[in-house]
Amino acid sequence: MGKQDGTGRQVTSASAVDDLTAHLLHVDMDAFFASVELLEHPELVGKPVIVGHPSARSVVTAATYEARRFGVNSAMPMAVALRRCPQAIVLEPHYDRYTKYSGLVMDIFRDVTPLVEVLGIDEAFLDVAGARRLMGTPWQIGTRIRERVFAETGLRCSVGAAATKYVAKLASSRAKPDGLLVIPETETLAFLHPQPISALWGVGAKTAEKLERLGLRTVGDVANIPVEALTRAIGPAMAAHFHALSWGRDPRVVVTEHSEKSIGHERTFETNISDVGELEKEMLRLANAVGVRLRRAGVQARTIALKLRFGDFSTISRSRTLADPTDLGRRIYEEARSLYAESGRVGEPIRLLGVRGEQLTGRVADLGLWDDDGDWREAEQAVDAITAKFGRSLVRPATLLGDDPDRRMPMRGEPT
DNA sequence: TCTGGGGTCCTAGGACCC
DNA sequence: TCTGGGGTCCTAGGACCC
Repeated sequence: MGKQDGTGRQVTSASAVDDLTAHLLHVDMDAFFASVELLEHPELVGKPVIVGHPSARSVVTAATYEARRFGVNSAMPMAVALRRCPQAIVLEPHYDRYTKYSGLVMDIFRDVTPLVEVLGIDEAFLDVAGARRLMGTPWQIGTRIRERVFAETGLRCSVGAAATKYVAKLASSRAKPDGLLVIPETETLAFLHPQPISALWGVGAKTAEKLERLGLRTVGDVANIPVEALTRAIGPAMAAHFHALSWGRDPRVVVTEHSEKSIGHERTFETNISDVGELEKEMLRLANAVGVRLRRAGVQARTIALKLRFGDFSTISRSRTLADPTDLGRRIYEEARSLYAESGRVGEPIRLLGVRGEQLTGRVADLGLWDDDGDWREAEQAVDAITAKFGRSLVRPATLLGDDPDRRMPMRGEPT
């Protein structure tokens, strides 16, 4: 301990470890949304702050570390969070700000290497194998990134470096907050095996439960159980995938291009809706927003999917593949309405309604038929809000990018 | 405690073709 | 007359991630 990095904060002694094999960096912003809000509200620094809508059915979007000390976490119902931390200050999210800072940060990464894989709004993988001569070792590069991010944005981030993506990501999460952790290839298993099974990327509550029923507690336990036993519990794909990860094997490379496979919108209502007319009005709004985004992306959807969540939180989905793909809100709406009518659940109280276009294809022909019904302006504004939120407007569809297996991430359990 | 909104991927059954 | 196996597409549901 006691080593200072350039941001003036303490870093753990482990971060002093350096190694040229650790050429994959995972950079993760610390409490990103909340930290951005604090830039606008410096008087709240050091206080428990929660970002999220204050409505009854909302969840926590982000929380400062001060709030997390009370047991507040992302995706937690707001009501629960406020019960755990009544003195928390709740701030409305400002997605346009997060998008702006995300862009600044990603540009810093791209100064280091063109091999940047953006993961959501506040994370990225960097392959710095080729940046060594100019910028030094992974530890030096990670330190430099952290200095620059803080100097240019006032935000803190954590960096993990390893020989594989998975270990780099795990390392950054262990370095948090405001830390840097390099895992040399030779120390991968020593780092990995004591971790809890929940540290396996892709193991959530359900899978963890199944693994625990086998008596598995750590990543090392998963590594040392026969794959057959693992397969019986969680299926062949997950078994092979997690077994490989537990031995530090992860062949996934950094992929700079992203292609969307579906485009959709959904909305949870403040109170459940049973009225069919009201529901269809909302359906049209969602369908129009989907249509706008399809056209902006220059694609059409071959399949339209409808999602319904009922008062008891049970959820169903219905989908239909069309003879001709579409990017028209009206057409999407008609399909969604017919799926709803055929669902056998008409009139039941609905908590959430969702409309999605799937199986995206390049636009077949521009017929100049962009004449959606409904409120155009509203749909456009909805799309602008989403674009501001996720910065996804520049993505290209899968069919235009191609499905070159060498350039996409292997799926879980896919033989490589 | 009562569960957002954007997505991706996997599983499994049935239809259909060869 | 009865029975194949491989492959692809479609649909529904579920788990997971950020």
